[in-house]
Amino acid sequence: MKVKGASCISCPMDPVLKAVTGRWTTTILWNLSSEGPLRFGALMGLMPEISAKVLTDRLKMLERNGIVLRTQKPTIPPEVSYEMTEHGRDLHQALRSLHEVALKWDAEGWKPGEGFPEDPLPRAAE
Amino acid sequence: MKVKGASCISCPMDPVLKAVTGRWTTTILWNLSSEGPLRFGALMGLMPEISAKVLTDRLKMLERNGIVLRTQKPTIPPEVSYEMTEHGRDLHQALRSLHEVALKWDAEGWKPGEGFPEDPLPRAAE
DNA sequence: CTGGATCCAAAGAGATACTG
DNA sequence: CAGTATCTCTTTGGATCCAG
Repeated sequence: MKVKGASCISCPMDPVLKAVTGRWTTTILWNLSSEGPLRFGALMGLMPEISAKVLTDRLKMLERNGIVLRTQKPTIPPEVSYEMTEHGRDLHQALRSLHEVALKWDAEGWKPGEGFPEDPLPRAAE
Repeated sequence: MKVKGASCISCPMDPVLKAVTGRWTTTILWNLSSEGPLRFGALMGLMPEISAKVLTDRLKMLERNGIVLRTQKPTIPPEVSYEMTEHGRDLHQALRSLHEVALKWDAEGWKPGEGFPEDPLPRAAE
């Protein structure tokens, strides 16, 4: 299926991709998008392998980009939660699609670096 | 909108995200997905800022993952073209959605690092 | 509890030169 | 034309310690 003249030369895909893809970024967005507002610690719990520093960095970038909203209650101890902004919710459909593909590929036995078992390697078949 | 129990703790999102997101990877997929089979040089032309090494690396990884198919004609000079595999085409909808978001945000004046002009910074407004 | 600051190791990206 | 090989430089990510 063709999308007339939709190639990325001078199209706005690249800056947006830099903002929403990348290690952990998409996972954070998926969690916020599917689970609703989450506290810092809750996000940590959902992603056991992320470090606090990286999570902080990603959330700051996403906030600067107007994609997530940070809300802090000035209590002690502090309570900070994050949620998608109005604009950030534009990503919901894309994230859903990505999630569906992930589920499908997982069910088909896809593994990173080895592809799909039923179709081992196109070039190895010749 | 909630997606019951769809958080990423022990869901297959992460490996798939590592395979299809990342610098240049998504852009390559979008080009192949929207333009059809493309030769190595044509991909270079669509992404003026990528280097041959990085493009080669990404294409190899995508091929190993069963997402793109590499076809080489044993002529001189060689002619190699790349296209989405059957499985790779699963990503089409997600890429379309991402492209639409990119177009929308661009039209709204979104800029990386500054967010949306109409909504400068949620915290700066207080 | 939610980070900020710092240091360090590892991965990634670019430039250049070379090949079938 | 379509890469490979090598080198360097930058960027990232993880660990640790500290603080409001």
